Amino acid sequence: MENKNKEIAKLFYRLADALEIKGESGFKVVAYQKAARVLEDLTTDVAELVAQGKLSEIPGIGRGMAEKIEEYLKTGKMTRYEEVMKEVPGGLLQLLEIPGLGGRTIHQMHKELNVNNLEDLKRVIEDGSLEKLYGMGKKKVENIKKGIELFEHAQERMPIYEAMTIAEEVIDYLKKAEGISHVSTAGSLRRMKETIGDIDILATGRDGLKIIKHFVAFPRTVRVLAEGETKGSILITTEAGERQVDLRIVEEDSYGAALQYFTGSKAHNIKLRGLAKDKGLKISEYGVFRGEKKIAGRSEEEVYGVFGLPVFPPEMREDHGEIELALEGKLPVIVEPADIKGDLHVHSNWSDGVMTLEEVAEHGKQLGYSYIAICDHSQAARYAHGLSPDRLAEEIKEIDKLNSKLKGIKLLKGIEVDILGDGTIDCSEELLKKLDIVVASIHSGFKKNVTERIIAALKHPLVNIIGHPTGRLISGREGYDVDVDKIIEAAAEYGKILELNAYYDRLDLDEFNLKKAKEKRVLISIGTDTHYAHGFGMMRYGLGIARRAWLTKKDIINTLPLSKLLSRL
DNA sequence: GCCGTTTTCGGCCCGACTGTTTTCAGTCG
Repeated sequence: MENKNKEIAKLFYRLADALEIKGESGFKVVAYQKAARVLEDLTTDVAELVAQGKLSEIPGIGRGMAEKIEEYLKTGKMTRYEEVMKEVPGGLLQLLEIPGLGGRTIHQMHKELNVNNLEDLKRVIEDGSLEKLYGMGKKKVENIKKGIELFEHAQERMPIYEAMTIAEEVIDYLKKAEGISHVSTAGSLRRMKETIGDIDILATGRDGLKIIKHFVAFPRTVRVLAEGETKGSILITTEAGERQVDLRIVEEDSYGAALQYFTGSKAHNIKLRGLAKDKGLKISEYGVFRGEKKIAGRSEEEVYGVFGLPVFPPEMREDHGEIELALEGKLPVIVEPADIKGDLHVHSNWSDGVMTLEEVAEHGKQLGYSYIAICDHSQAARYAHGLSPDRLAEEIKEIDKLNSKLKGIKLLKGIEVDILGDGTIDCSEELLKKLDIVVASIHSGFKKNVTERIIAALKHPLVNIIGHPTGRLISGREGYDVDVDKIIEAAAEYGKILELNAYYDRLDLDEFNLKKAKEKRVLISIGTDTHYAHGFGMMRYGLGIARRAWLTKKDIINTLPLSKLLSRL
């Protein structure tokens, strides 16, 4: 079913870690990490590439990697991996996750003190033998102790919604600091990844020391990890636990270079640095330099401009071919917030939402939308006060009545209908025909013939859209037992639409599946699935993911004006 | 381990910070 790309990527990541501890060349380690990342991001099945003999055409995959991949696909084993794992116990690999500990130190501790796991490490700290190692000292051991503490309280990556909320709160607070001018998010948050590790913020100002001082005094700071002239790092308390926020301060004339640099991704930056090198230039967070002379740095326009490149949307900066395309002048123009004309998945208080129909319309108007699809649950969704046929008929009348009064916005008559266990739809054709839009979703039987059921729903002539097609929850639910590739193919065959559910914990389809859908020319609808007013704001996360998948205006149906949307449906 | 019409060998992004060092190594982002 699922292809083996991610599985092999994981092996390569572990191999990279193990080689690092073995003390192999850092370049080899990086090569494995790169190969792993490339595999993770690949939208085609590696097995397919092997079949076509195109595996080593992928940048980052050479002979060595190709052989290992082929061996694994053929035999389910990777000899090199198993050899290395024999030498490097799993307990040692784990130590790499301790901040401040790297391969070199772990290698040394293993060789000289026979440290094989976290317990051993704690022992050699306590008995003082670690401190006596060459190059060690009181402070280093103290640091490792702190690292262990952080590691043991380590947080998972946080959902983007949480990260954005914290970042905006901190940014508001920072703006009150004296002498601060620009402030921006950076890192994976600015690139709108679905989950975020640390929150990165960049600012400019004359007196770095003062700004950092203000920063670490943030009301919810529980621990200051670093406090310097250009850099501060704090742990703050949140409802979900402790989160790390990093702040960097740079001079005004380096703001663009720093923003570019700290936004990343790492892979994108490495490629850019390669271009600089070819031109005999040097690029850093302070600017672009020819020899000693700084030739750019004030803005991202300036920095990218040196290389004849446009300012890439942050979401595209992943080294997924964007730099090469831009050099050829072929960078696609991806969807923007202003392109979105409406929300295609909203619940009202007719089922399990809290807003009245009027309130939904009012909020939509404020957002500048020209339509909103009311998609309340069907009767099978009892837990969500799903609508009986009578209630649905009543809601349809109600919406018609309301629409005759509304100006500047229209509510679409819709439903989020359950796909039942046998693949049928939980609503009569007679009623479906009265609706403008039909979203069909799986809400029960997550392991029961899900692929077949969804395909049956796609075949149904009155179904327009499949809602949250994989059912995954980012905070911890695998999703249905579903073959997404088959769903995408079926959607293409029957000319149906797949949803990008913009609710931050769903973001379903995800960026990888969206790319596949786009390749098969399957149209996407973005809906927030909101049940309350605040949830309309989820659109920005859906858009972020759509942009990460390089979707353009044409790939998304809710960029269409009302009349065109209705005729497409 | 990957990569290349200047190279099939010798490079591989760059800088801050820290702590251990008499000039640099390790870690991080």
